[in-house]
Amino acid sequence: MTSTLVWFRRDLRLADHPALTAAAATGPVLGLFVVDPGLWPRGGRARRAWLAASVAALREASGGALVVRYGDPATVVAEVAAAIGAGEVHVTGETTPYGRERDARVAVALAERGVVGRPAGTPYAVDPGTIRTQQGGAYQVFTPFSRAWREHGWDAPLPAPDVDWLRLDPDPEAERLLEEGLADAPEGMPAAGEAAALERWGRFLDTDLEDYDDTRDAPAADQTSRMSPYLKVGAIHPRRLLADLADRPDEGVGRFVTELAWREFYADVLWSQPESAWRDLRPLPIGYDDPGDAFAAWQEGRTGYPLVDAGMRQLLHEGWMHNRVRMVTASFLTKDLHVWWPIGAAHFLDHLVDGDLASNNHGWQWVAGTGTDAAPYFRVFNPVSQGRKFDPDGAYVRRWVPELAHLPGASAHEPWKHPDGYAHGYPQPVVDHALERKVALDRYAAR
DNA sequence: TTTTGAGTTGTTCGA
DNA sequence: GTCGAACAACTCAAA
Repeated sequence: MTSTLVWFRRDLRLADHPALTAAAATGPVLGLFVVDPGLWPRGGRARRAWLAASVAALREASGGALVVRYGDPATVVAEVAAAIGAGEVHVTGETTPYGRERDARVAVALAERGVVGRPAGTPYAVDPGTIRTQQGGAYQVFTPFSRAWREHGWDAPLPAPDVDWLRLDPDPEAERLLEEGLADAPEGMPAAGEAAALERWGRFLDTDLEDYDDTRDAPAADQTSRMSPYLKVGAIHPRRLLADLADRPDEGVGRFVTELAWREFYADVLWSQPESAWRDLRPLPIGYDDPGDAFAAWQEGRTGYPLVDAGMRQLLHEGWMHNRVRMVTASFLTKDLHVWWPIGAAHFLDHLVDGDLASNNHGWQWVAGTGTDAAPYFRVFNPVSQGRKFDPDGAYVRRWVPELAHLPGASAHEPWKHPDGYAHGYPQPVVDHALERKVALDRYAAR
């Protein structure tokens, strides 16, 4: 029996894993995760802790067999393949610009040793590059894409294969980095791994799916699925979610499928236009300001706008932010502080446990008005009215901004209207929203 | 080739 | 308080 290698990346699970299933059918399997020095040190501790915990969970699920190595993947994968005499390396196909470039480098290194790379599937229900217009091009608009995507359909999930795992001695440097990452886990970080993902998903189906359409926008209630961190590392695949949704009667099903469609759409856009990760899809000939003190205030959650600060503090604390608040904070950076969106997108990616290049950066482009949709230039979020509308009790603000915890109800969104609003050191607004909104509109209109 | 209908998530102002 | 209009013009995708 020949040995094969499965190199895990954004697919940290055992069930519903086409590459692992294919590898297991050929003989003994060595499971490998590579701690890439180009990626690992980036960003905040929540992000790294989540990755470390997700890798650790996969290792536990494999009975301790998963091998973790530190180093350049092109070197490490080829070396490990040689060490076990593997003729094939099975992977889930990667679709991001860095992933594609890295995989091309690894393929060259493998080919030099006569090893064949075997990709199977992607982290998406429909592989990016599949859904095309009648003219054969990539969709640029969400709604027609989502129609075609639903029409195309997707495969059913696969069961977990029986795997005859191979083992290798641990790599001390990789182990040290994993442990360091785990030690940094923020308080209240959810349980990582495939089993935890399925458990959380089951709870969402039972309790929050029915009213999802109504409740998903309330940051205080937090009745979203929280699947994004699991999807990011591939602890669960959208195939599983879509299969489970297919036979549910709940009202929220359509909306949830649409949210998954957004993830697939943005992955498709990124696949078709890799440069769109960090460049305007539709550049606006307007000026941007250099990030200064106000930018630091935004990062640290002390802009003086309660909803913005609550969101930015939640991001730093738990590596996650409610979607509604992501839009408000992004709007504040781009429209109130006039900072170019990639600067904010990079900060988000550094800290989010679910930081997905396509969804994150294209979401930022949507807010900034440079993205795929026909962006009305006047789309400027008002952080106060958004707060009153989606956090009417002020509970979300009080949870994350202790300086405002003494303010009752919606008054937490307007400390300037309360006699004791600044009694506990909450900062004054760094800018005047009404004024900066006009500045932004003028810049857009002047183009 | 030309035409046509449509395009995630907002805010403000005035009636 | 509520409601509709205005805030521009453009690109996309299919007919």
